[in-house]
Amino acid sequence: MKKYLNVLKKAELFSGIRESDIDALISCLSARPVHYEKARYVYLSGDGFEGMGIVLSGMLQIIKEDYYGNRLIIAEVGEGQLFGETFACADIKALPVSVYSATESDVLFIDYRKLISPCSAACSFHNRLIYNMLRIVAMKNIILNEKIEVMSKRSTRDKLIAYLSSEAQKAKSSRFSIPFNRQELADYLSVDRSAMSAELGRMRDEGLLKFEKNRFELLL
Amino acid sequence: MKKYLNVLKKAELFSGIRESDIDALISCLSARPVHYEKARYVYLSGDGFEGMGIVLSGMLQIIKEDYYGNRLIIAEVGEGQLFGETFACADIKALPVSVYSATESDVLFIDYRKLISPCSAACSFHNRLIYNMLRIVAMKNIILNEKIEVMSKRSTRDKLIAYLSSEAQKAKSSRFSIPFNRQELADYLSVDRSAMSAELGRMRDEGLLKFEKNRFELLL
DNA sequence: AAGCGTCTGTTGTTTTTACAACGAAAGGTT
DNA sequence: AACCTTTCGTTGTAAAAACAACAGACGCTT
Repeated sequence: MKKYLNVLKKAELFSGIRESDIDALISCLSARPVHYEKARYVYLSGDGFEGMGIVLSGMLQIIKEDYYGNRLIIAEVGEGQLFGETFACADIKALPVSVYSATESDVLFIDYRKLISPCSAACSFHNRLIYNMLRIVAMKNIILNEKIEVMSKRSTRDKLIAYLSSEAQKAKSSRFSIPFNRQELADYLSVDRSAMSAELGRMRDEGLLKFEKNRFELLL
Repeated sequence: MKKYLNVLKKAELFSGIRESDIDALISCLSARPVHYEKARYVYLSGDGFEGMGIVLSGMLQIIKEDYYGNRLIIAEVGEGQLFGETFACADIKALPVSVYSATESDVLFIDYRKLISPCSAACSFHNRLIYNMLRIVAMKNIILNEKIEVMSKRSTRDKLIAYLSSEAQKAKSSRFSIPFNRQELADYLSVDRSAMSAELGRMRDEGLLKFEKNRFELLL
């Protein structure tokens, strides 16, 4: 476990907890590490859900299959990140998604019930864990809300304006860069890439904005 | 406070807590009731956020103003329901939305810090509160994810199929009713009502489904 | 340097959606 | 019964998006 300490100490779930306390915490949470080979499933959609985990090494993918049978990658979970916490918190018994180990990976499974019930006094960091857990779930909530707000615009142009405005607001500047390339931005906005590119071009021509690669500047 | 006990005992936040314990709980959480007249703002967008609350009577609206200045009702919060919990959990200082008292209302403000830090032993229901809180936030998360999954479909038809399929799945039957009228469904899917109505008509003609009012049956 | 893959912008065509306008049905009120 | 309101479906037209196909720019590898 020692070798993953530098991953765990950066994990959001353990934020504000002293590195020296992490070891005690792990046994307090009955955390157990599991190794996965590349291209193995951690959970299959429909499976009984066994508990949340934190990625120690490698990368997991959260995968949803739609009614056509298309495999859609909903999220990627890297080192130090949690997965399954929403289902643990919401007490969901059967997973609506699959979890897939895209690379060889190590996962630390954590007992949710132990995490949320403060243990026998000894373990003072439990409060902090609960605080972190709530913050993580709530932050995800906020991010989802932002996405819905942008996606709910009817036209590609309005989606772009909504997205870019909110990025500008976050950056507190009309000049900012975005964490997406064109295809990823189109996926995020749920529009066609080429049509979006064309719309960006028109908006540039109309003097609404400037851009180069992933750097944007809003005018007006 | 007594007169609101039957509201509080049904509130999700207090689920699993004995009615007789609620009074003690309220003082333990430093909860304070506030009355609002109709058409008053509880919070204005941009305001410093003072804390979450639970609606004792009346109805609040969560309102977002977009860059055109359009007022958009994001959610309505009725008796027994929480508001602001996401921002409390995520430790957001400045509200990105306004909270508006659509009717005359009473609100019970709750100290989030006290809610998440188990108090001096005496108060055994604190664990349950934390558990409830996490479940509430996580459930919201799941609902948002469902909405995004549906909204991310490109065409009206695919949105309808995605939404109706998920409703059928929830109902565990191909016959089910939905909680929306046509306009509300169109808003939820973020499409035009009349175009959606026309698409539903075509799908019926093609033998994909049957419907009458808000009762649907999926065929095939 | 040549070859290859990826990313991006552009254009023309086809398909889909939004929009506006209207009529019919159902429910409530006076 | 007459009236009003709300809801829903239908239609035609205008606007927008998806789609397909391609070309230029860039970076990487050999």
